[in-house]
Amino acid sequence: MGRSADLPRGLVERYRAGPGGWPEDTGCPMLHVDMDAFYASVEIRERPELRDRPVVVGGVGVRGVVSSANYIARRHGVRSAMPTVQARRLCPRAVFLPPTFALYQQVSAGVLAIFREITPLVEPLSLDEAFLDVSGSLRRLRTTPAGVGAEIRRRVHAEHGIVCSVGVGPTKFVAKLASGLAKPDGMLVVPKTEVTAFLHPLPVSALWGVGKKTAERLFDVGLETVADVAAAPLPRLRRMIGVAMAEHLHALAQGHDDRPVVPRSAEKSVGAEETFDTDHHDRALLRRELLRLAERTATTLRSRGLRGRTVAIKVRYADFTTISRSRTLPVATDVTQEIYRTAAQLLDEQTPPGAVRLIGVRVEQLGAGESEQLALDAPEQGWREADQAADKARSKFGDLAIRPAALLGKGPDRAGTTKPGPDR
DNA sequence: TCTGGGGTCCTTTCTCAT
DNA sequence: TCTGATGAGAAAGGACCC
Repeated sequence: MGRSADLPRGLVERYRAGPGGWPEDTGCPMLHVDMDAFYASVEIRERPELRDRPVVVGGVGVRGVVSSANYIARRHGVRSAMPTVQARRLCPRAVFLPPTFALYQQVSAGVLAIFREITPLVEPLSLDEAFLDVSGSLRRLRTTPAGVGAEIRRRVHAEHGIVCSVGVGPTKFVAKLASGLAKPDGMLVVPKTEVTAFLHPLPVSALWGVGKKTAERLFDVGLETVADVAAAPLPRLRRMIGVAMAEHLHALAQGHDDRPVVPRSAEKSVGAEETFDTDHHDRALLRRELLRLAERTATTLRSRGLRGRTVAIKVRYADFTTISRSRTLPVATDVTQEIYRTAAQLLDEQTPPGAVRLIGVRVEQLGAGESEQLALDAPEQGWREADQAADKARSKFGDLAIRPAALLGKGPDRAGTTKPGPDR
């Protein structure tokens, strides 16, 4: 969805919650809670001496990008998803740190535990944000949705030493927009009766699903605000941006969004990818990298009890053109060797030569592992047993305890971060 | 300026079966 | 037997999200 920085901030002050209270919140059961500059805030919490300095968390390699920047760094123009080299130019004084995901996961789990004391209807979107539906908890807690939001903000700060922003509204979309506009360290409450008044002045980029390309397309035909999209005839929108997108945006623009908070949804795919510090032509090296990525992917699948039928690879060339190739297997798998073999075949048979900057492996069409009936003499059975033994050794002695022989020794240099950046 | 990594969803195109 | 319509599923690519 659109970045909150695109939105007119003056417009929102009437919805801001302050010490004196907040707007009418009856019929506003949806809360969106978003940690402010999450990775950077956690790092500063661990090292208080950084508190008054610009702090940037992200890939520190030559092709790394920024995952998170504190507000001091942002004043210099540093933004999430910006190349780290550019951030260094804008703010040479900043402290640049590689991400420590285990720590963020730990803090995130603690914050989610607070949410779940309030309601079972918690839908995490990433490590640093979640939707809550508090409609069923208000009577027990003897409060209103905004009261819950204020209490969450107080507890997250008191118990975890970081600040968050909260949006309260009648729908998920409105709550999400509101939390973005509340930042940093604030809360916005959009009354049910004021949804269209709140939405309509916003630029089209505020709509969930409108990125750069779609915003340009809408702009080209004179649709600049949410009000313009709401007023546009649906058939015209369908022709412009496709049926599904048109109906989705038209509904959101009119304030309609009946999506419920879903505590856990099944994963659709699992994968791993890596960008090299320098581009590589060498096919043997690329195959070794595929093995490493297949191993990572298969380990994740097994740890979650999943298998998948489709193996896909992604290859990005030096000029940034990206191709994907996939193959569907007769039987779902979680076996490293089988995923690797399929991926290597796709690389050898279906990708043109050239300088490669990124390579990735993904497994799709996932299902629970147990349901698969395997013949005991199937050739992959031996590999599966080997994988399971390796998983056991890794859980006991660490990730590097067991590795395929082909991966021993030095791999290619790698670029950026390895997990999503939370600050967008 | 020079573009990470892990995902989801949608559209278009192609193939195959009926 | 050939042809066209139709639909399902796979494959590929693109846009978007955090």
